[in-house]
Amino acid sequence: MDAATTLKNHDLRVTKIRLAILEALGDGHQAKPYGELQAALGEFDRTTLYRTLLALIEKGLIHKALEENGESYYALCGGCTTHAHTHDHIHFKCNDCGTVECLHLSNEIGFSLPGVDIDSLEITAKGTCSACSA
Amino acid sequence: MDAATTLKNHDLRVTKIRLAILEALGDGHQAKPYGELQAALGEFDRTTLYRTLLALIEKGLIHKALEENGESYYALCGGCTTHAHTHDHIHFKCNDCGTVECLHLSNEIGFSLPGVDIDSLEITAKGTCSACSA
DNA sequence: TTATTTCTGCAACATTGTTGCAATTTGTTA
DNA sequence: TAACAAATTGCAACAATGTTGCAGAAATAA
Repeated sequence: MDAATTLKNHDLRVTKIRLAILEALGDGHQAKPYGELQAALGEFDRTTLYRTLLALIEKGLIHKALEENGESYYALCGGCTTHAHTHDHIHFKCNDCGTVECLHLSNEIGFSLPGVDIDSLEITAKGTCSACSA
Repeated sequence: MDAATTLKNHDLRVTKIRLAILEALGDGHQAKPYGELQAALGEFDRTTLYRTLLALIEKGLIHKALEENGESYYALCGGCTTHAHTHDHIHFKCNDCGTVECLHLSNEIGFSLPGVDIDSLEITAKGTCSACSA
């Protein structure tokens, strides 16, 4: 399915910047920092970039993977639908190359906290990726 | 052990703002957002607040618990030493009252990712705290 | 008390993120 | 295809977080 069809399926008009963002986010299991997106999409206004990211998040096409040093990282969604993001997955950041990967957990992480009701879970692991440790 | 002694033990001079920050962070199992700290410490310069937070982090007295909406949350450290923060603990944020609690995990969370070397782990759970669900 | 080192406050700046509004573009209907 | 309504874009202005350099003030050590 191409990007234009994906946009239409999510109730979004097909515009240049939306196609460009989806292309910039690539195959979807890497999260990109805002700064990198802005650099890659320099032809567009910064405001439009922010608003477009919000629109794509709202419609369930992308999600904010993590925030670090005041910068947000964005990634394509796997199976999120509008108003029902399911993000009980892990984000792994390599301290060497800086790559942030979105990984799905094969086995459920089971734990509970006494007295509290957990809605969502975000796990950020940091270390060295396979490419950098080789 | 009082705050002044704690500072000395961590190789830090005893100054007004440092005592005030330690007091503002209270008993240590709640993380406070930067904005709240700034409001509570309004008598001090913003720059000094930032630099003091950095100094306290570097010496292992406090840690940055999480970042959300471009704002950092800070909390006292339990058993961190200079250059060796151990933060494999959970942060729980209540969506109702906004409180962020630092909780220690009783049981180790065991999981591994193929090919990668994990150094640190941050877990942020969101939901409803016991006070708000009552 | 003095001297040295560290810390504080000020000014200036960079970056992320937001809001209002006018102009443009998209998708739809005739 | 032309025109219309609705959504999107770009611009300007703004707010907040966070950083850096430097001079003056405060904290420790002698």
